[in-house]
Amino acid sequence: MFSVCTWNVNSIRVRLSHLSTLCEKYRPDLILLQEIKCEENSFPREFIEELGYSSYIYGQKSYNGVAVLSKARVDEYKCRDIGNNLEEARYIEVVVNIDEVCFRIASLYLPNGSDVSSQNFKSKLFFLESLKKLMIEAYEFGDNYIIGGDFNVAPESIDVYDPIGMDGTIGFHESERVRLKEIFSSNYIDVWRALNPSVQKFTWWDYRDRSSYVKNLGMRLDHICISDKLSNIMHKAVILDEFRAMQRPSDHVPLMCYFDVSKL
DNA sequence: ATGCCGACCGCAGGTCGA
Repeated sequence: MFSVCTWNVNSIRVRLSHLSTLCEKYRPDLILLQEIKCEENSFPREFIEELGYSSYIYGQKSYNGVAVLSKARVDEYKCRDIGNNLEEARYIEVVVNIDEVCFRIASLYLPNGSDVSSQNFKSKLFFLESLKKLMIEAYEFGDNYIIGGDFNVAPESIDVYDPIGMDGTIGFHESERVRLKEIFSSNYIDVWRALNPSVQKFTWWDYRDRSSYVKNLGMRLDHICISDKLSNIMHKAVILDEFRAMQRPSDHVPLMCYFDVSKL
């Protein structure tokens, strides 16, 4: 059994104590981080080494930034620029060998899109289309592909607290939902939803409304997606919403999926 | 309520997130 956790930390340097808690309590084999908000030279690599993980980083000052932390040996890693968001650090992938099986595992931070009437929203849609192409290529190449991250899109009505009121707003606009669901239907599986059909759970709650978390006014924006060739290895998926109730939390919580390689 | 909070940079308050 191995586990993959994805988490938009909203600054790695202010979330180190929470990261320690995650590592000590849940021991994920791989951690996919988004919004680390620092360059590689200010990334807390030694701190993370002491937790038992090697770090692979696509850093950026102030904004964005993604990383993969791994307990398993990483054979190679690659940073990519997707869509027309060039020089924004939003995608990194590693190749790891788990129980003699090779996996390609990516951490993704998809643009939020600002406002549906903005150019940023058009870029977000183009990013989703470019990502779909990349994932179809990976599928056709036969990779054991796992991609996790902050997709900044809630796919279905059950994935937001007010589907009627939020219809057409950022993160829940028909254009982005259609494109995300095209990815899921291109031989990929939204692991949490596949294992928890008809359960309503969120991974993000707005900072700007102090009561959003206690009233559970959230969205499910963070996803772990796998090639359908891997469907047999899905074991369990949990959203660790306790992390939103801690002191000085990220606005996102970790999503953790467990995979059983022996079922492959 | 084009705001609420939190992080960024950098030293005040603008910018961004979703």
